[in-house]
Amino acid sequence: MTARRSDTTRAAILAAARERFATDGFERATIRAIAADARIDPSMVMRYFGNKEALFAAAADFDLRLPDLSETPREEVGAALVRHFLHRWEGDETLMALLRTAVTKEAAAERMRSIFAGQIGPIAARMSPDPAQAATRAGLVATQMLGFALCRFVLRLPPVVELPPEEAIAWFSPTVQRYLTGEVDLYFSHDR
Amino acid sequence: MTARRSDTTRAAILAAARERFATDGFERATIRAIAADARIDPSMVMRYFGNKEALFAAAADFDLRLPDLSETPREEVGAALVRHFLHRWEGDETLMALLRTAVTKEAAAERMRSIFAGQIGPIAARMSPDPAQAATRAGLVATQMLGFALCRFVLRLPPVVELPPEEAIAWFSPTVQRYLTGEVDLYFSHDR
DNA sequence: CTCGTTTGCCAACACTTGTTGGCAAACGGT
DNA sequence: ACCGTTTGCCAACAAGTGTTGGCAAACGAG
Repeated sequence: MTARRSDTTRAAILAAARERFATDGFERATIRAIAADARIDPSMVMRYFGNKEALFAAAADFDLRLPDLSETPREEVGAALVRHFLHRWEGDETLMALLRTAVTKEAAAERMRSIFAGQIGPIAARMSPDPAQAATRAGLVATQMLGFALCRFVLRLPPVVELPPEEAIAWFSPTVQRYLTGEVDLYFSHDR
Repeated sequence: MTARRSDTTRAAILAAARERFATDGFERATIRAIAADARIDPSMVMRYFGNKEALFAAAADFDLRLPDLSETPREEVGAALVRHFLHRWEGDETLMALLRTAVTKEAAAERMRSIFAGQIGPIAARMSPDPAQAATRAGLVATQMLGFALCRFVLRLPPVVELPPEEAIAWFSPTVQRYLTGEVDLYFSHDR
């Protein structure tokens, strides 16, 4: 299969789409704007990807690329996870496109769900003292990691934006570690 | 100031707007749909509120209504905060409208920032061992609370949706408590 | 070179959006 | 009963959207 000339264009469209979707969200990112960024005619986007939804699906193809943590000591998995998320977030705007879109488009939300269930789930399954709690623990981890991404990259809450990476890791690691391996203390749920 | 007949209409529009903004987000919620829900002509929405942005501003007028925690024992503030957020979230769709919109509209994001800085900030200021860390601690609390809301109400991650309130309180209270009063352990940030 | 295929642009469609102006009906103080 | 004000609807606009079809130029195997 020889490299066609169109592959360059296809890649340019995908790059422009990712950027627009990431900063503007699905509805505000227009095909025309994406095409302009890619220095191409809007109609080309249609011929290459069919329609806007399919374009988004192609642009938001995402993998958390979680490292293999089976060799990591139990008590350090939380820190390793937080550290990985932090680095993964910074460079790739694909996840931001997905997050911004998942808020209003059900299809994107579904993909987000499957990503987190499929990738954090197995880790939680291996870490959890009780296998029945694995899904819950994966969900708890997701709340903290996605909450951080939301506040830092989307809402841009100043104190969260300015948080140095090492400090973020220091704060969030114990949280994630507890969500994965800790016991729930129902003492806190008493209404007092 | 006697009650005008238009007050009813105004309220109906606001209620419909809140619902649409909450479920669809700013761009997908159309004036026409909101007007239809309120059983009114679209042009009336304009006369009452000027334009769509002003309508959103009126509909998303929000207050966290945090309780006075000055009498609450230090070690129970985290649980009290989590419990309050949980209850506040369920009943009012205004915050969801704000969250869904803040993801794509800068003005809404700014309001979100001021709400959290203005409301959690003072609590963090009173709780933090070091006053200089107050803003950071408030931000950390925001990541966990907003992350929970995002996963439960917007993305609808199944394990987070199914989490019973008491259990959610039990899991998140220690986290929030630590963000407010705990010490950061830089041990976790070492790259190992 | 030849000619089918690929790659691209232009123009236009059908539709939805926020928004506006005019006009009819209901209201309400005098 | 009168008449200015309020409340409402209808029709339309201008702008922007995703999307389509046709046609020209570049390509590339024979």
